[in-house]
Amino acid sequence: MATSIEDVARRADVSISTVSRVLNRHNVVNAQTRKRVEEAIAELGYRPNVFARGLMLRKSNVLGLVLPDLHGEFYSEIIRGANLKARECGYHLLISSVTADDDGQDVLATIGAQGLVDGMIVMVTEMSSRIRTSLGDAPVPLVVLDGDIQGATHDTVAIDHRNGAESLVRHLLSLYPTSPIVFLGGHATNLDTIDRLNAYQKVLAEVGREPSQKDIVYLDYSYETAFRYASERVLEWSAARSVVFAANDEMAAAVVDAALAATLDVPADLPVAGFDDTRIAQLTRPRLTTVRTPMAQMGAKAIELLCERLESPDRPPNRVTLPTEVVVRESCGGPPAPGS
Amino acid sequence: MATSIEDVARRADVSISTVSRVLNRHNVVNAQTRKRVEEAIAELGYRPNVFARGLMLRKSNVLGLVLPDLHGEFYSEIIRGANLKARECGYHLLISSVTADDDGQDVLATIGAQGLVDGMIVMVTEMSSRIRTSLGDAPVPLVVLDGDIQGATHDTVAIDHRNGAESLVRHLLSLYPTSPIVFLGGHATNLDTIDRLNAYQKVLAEVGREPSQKDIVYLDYSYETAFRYASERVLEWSAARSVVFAANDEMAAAVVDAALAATLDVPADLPVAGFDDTRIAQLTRPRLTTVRTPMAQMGAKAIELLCERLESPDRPPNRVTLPTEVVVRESCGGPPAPGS
DNA sequence: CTGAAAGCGCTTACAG
DNA sequence: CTGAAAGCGCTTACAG
Repeated sequence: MATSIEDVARRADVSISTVSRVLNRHNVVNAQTRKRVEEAIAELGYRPNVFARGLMLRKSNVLGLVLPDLHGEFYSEIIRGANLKARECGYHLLISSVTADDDGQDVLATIGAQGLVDGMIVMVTEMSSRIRTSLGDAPVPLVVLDGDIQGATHDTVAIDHRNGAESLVRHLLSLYPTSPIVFLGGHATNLDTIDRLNAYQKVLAEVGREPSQKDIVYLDYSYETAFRYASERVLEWSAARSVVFAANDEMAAAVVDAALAATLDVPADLPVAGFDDTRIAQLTRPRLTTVRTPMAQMGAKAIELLCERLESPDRPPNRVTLPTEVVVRESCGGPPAPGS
Repeated sequence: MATSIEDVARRADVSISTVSRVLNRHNVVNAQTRKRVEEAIAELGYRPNVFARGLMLRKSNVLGLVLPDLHGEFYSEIIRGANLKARECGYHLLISSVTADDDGQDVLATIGAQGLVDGMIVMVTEMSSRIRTSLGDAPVPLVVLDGDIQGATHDTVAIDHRNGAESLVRHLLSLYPTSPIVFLGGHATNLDTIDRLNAYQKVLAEVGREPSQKDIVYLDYSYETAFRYASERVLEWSAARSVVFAANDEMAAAVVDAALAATLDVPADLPVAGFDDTRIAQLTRPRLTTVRTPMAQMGAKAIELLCERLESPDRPPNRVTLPTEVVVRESCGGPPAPGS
């Protein structure tokens, strides 16, 4: 049995009330008394029991982070940013992933660590109604990542994919004004894919073009699938003078590799752009022109919002959108941006 | 105020003792009574208060995972493996990183989530005595990752770097029996670097060779540093018919890029091998010959050991070593292994 | 099989 | 400024 507040009280020859006061709102206690108590605490190596405290205070100093998956740099950056900020704010981070098959159910179950977490961050990447409803009655303050759910009453941190995608497509159009642009997405229900596709269609519409249906392809964000798909199309794409806009860097890297395997030159025979500016983007040859998405910053910002809400529960919902930036490298041709 | 056990008791017209029994060791309760209680629980959406429970049971069902850093795929794979297994075992995962500057201090502070976690997994990558002492008096069961601390009394999961490194060096020697082998490590105090270097020296010694001191280089595991360093040496290395053995894939990729930038051919002019078989290894051109280290499995195994210890606190310390495997690709020449 | 009661380790009015 | 006491929501002997 670890030392309790009672041990400290006995040793400092005070009541447990006084010990508790020293532990919390210091100012009320006589300086002498406080000193005795603090010494006793130090000598005994006393640490207040988290559970007893939580029972009274209804506060655990633990924040939950629920991600759709823990795979890939994308998510690990979020975790990293969130972790740093959480520590800065005096919180611990409880992490959980929602696997594809249990989706909404599981967000609930994780929230079911209820009482354990003071607040939660949930990343939503699919348009599942189950998730959305389960978010509705969260028992703790919630920050939703990246899924800009309409009419939601909670705080939100999103990344401005739309603007990033628009800028990228404009960049492609400026370099290849008449080329067909092939859009390689993730699943059709994926929110990021939807955003990026909308941006792509909007920009094309602005210049009076309508993408042909066969130039919009839904894959699954993975290198393998994209490589397999691209391997069968690169020659055709190249012959049509197409440009490929992949919705993430993994798929863009796959297209580059498929092109090289077909002895095509990138970007001369087939320009390729990615999205996210992950580590991969700088390791392919040629390096990827892509869009930088501030993942770590998103994790940090979410924690920040959550902590602020915990302090002022009644303030109006906050919606933060983090800016993106086109990073021009070599995979699309064109002049490199300064400092990229 | 959420519904409490009292609300349930009232609604089911029993005492809170009975409700508690239904919640825990089911079998003692009359079937009829239990049914009433279960209905009341369902109708009220009752969930036991984690803190009250923890206070009595001294159990939170939360496991802590402390990593040296949250950067890179290396660590995210551990998290991923740990998370999956933790959920499988009915635990939640609390994650924390130890930043370089607060090292041992902070492991303690994290353990200071004391009482909050039922057990901890700590990854040790540096030979810091502060960390080691702080591990000594951990207040909860501990599993140490990868730092094979001598005489330790806790469970350990290590990856067999030594064997992997030996196999890799043997492979290099079989292809280039007389070539100098340049070893590019992380910091000199990094445990993995030490292991890999020892293996390298041992294998060379076996064939009666002693590496020249200038062929042993300590860097910092980063692409940037390795690229800068390698850029100044690749020509020299190539002229000496050297082979580069980098202690991780990032650095190997940097050497490959530095060589290509110097218009050298890899592997013809400069064979390069990496370590870890991260995503990067398959994205460089040529792809990296490297050593596969089962990171996700390490995370999972650690959780498994921790859960087992939680169930039987007195069993003898367990030390698991996970096997590695040389993956032959193109960056070193030689025949590719089947299926790689 | 079930209930009344003690107790886990704290915090916080309430008196003094 | 300090202490005695109630209470947070549970679990678990102890009786019955």
